[in-house]
Amino acid sequence: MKQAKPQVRDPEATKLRILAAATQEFAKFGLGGARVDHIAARAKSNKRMLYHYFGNKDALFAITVENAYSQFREQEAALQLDSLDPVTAIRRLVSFIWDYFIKHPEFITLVNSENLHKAKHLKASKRNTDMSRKFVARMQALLSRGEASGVFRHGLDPVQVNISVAAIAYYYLTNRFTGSIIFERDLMAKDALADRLTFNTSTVLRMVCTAEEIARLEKNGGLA
Amino acid sequence: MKQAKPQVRDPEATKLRILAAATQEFAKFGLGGARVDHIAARAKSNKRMLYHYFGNKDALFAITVENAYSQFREQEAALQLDSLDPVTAIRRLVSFIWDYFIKHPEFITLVNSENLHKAKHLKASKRNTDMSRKFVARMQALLSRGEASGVFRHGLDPVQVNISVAAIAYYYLTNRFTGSIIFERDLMAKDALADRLTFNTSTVLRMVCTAEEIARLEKNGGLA
DNA sequence: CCTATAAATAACCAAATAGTTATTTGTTGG
DNA sequence: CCAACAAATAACTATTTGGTTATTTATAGG
Repeated sequence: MKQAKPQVRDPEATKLRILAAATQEFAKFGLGGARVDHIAARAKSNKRMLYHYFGNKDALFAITVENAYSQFREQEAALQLDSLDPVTAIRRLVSFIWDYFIKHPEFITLVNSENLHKAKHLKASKRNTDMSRKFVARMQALLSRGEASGVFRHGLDPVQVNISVAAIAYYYLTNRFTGSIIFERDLMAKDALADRLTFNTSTVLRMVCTAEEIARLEKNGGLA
Repeated sequence: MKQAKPQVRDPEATKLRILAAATQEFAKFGLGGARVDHIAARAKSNKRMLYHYFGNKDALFAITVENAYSQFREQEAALQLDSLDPVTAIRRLVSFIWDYFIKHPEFITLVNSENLHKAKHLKASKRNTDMSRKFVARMQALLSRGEASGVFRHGLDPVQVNISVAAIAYYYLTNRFTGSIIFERDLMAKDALADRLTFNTSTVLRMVCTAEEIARLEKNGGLA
């Protein structure tokens, strides 16, 4: 990180500033609502540099999205769930995803925007394919371990579980504004967030565990 | 429905055509990406009429979103879940939401767009408040009935359940494009959709039922 | 039948927008 | 030390955008 003295010329730093600014702008307004001028200004750079380093608005968006996924997968992989017993690993994963989405609201908005555009930017990403396969493999391994030790149901589809684990956190947070109005309750209040994490952990454990394991967990307060 | 003969002048019909066109355009491109000219053209009307009837782009978006919620709640209320036994009612609700989201992809995109704008349009809607309260009350009643008959857990929060039921359907569908790439599987294939509905039904029943009821349902194939 | 009203159309406008051109200025290898 | 190169800036442009003005035309009440 040679960021200490503000060099007059630093292409790497400029690129990173533009990418960071793009992430914020695209997250706030979506691809359609984002303004190239705003991004250049926010990066304390200018449009010419943006076009020089990234080509055009769409290409910049593509890199922004790829980058967001990459950081998320990287942190998830770092959890090393394979060193934990299956039930603890599930708790840890649900908790991590919850915290990550809260800490990185831009991730959610970028994914929404990318889907509005039918994922045409992500489709072109080679990096993404590699990351995704490892990601699915990790869940597959976790479910197999749980099944082998008799606590998880057999025949669980890792894709369905992955989608569901993300869904119950993602939906709550991406729709926190309409949700807070519809349910007349501040969904982002500290207590509300804690309650939701508890509920989500319970939901996922009930989803993957055998009936006997659920009964056992209920008895010793493991599903409160 | 006086839609039979195409009257030369018909303000109601024009308004409806503009609203329908706005729904499509906003759903496809979001509020930021939507173009007022496109909406006017798609409605086979013109911008002057659009501004005359709806004020401006934001006001038109507000009505579009309110309208989308209204239609969804209306259909859900028509299910009359209170006439079904609790477990059947849950199955019916999960299935309805799934089908509705598939049939009305514009609903999902509009909600996403409204949340990108922090729900400022919905906030102003009085109609929405009434609908929402009834909506929460219906779930509350269903959970109470299930608890009373001993099949549902006690102390379930209807808001958490409502959010979760929507989440597992909504997330899968809104992120179907990135999802199909990440999981290298066509999430919208007929079989995939059927599998997901089965999985979601199982997830919600496991979420709301007591451990004993889950064991019972598993035994007689009620959770396949 | 005719006139006040409102529905409809098209041409228009100022501001904003993605992308470029022209120019200056710092950096680095020979 | 200096030329070639690349980083940075600002001014510019063609087009698009949300919103308006001016005008025409159908319709309903007296």
